[in-house]
Amino acid sequence: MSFEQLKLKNQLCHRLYMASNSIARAYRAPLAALNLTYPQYVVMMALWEEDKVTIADLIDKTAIDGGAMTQILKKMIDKSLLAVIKDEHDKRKRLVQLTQHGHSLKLKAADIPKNILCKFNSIDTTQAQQLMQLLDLVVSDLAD
Amino acid sequence: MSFEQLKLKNQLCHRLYMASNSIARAYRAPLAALNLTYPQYVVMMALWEEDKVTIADLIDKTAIDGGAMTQILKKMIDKSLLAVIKDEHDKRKRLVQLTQHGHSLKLKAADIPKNILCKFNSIDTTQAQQLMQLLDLVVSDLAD
DNA sequence: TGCAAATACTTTGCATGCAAATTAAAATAC
DNA sequence: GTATTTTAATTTGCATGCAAAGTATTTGCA
Repeated sequence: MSFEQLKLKNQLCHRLYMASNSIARAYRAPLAALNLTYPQYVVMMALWEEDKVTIADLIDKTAIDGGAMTQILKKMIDKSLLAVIKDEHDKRKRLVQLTQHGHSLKLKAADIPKNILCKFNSIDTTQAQQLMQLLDLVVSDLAD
Repeated sequence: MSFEQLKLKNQLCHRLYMASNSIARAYRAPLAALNLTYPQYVVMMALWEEDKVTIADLIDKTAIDGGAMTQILKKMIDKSLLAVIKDEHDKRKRLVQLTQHGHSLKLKAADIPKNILCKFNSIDTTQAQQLMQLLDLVVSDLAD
């Protein structure tokens, strides 16, 4: 029995694992310059798009685990990137709001995507779009 | 300024992050039935293909971090899946070898890939191949 | 109205991913 | 031939990802 289906070269999951780790690693240096980790950067991107949202909203947009989110937000508060305030209408909820410092970081982050993209010498814009569409299908097919 | 390049919907990295987490999550239940975590499963697949390889070789094939690999192998030794033996020719090296139990698990794992693939209702075989090729380009472009 | 079920978060414990420092052994250089 | 460098692994410290348990609040329903 050859068990072709168990060979690493045939595993979509292993390629996703490697690609995801590779790209997170590529972001490490540029993000370190902003004193941000990758998940913290994702939270920042979400807040730069829409500020003062609930934690649940942030979890939806970023797909970061709830338990991890609590810890990540704590560290971001310590770095004065954002504040978490109570929602007066629903005391279960908490709202996340960028500080001045958090807002100002957007300008410094503006060049990061371009600097990452220029590493992709084998992939053109069309292929990148195609890849993103396929990944969206993967995510939606695996959604609960 | 709209900063389109910083919006989450335009981030390849975020899609990879979500897709990788989604698929790892999908493997969790079937692998738990074998008492394996996802990285441990990757190590097993590598060893089922070629047994008695050095740890460095295993790191190359799986793309698992070296520091993590030491810990992962320890846990797999505890579960009697494999043994780590010394290389008499080069005492820096250590060889990883499956136990009987480790070998026998291959049969039980044989159905896992199929059970995951059947969740992909939106992706046909051609698209899956295309996706894997694109991911390979991402990985190779980002390789040091 | 009163209480069970659903929500929104937090906490805890375990398993990585990763960088950096450390240890041991082999390969090279001079 | 010995010192320097390189290679192979391990160790350590930090930051998640995730499941499961715990804590408030709010909803919904009898």
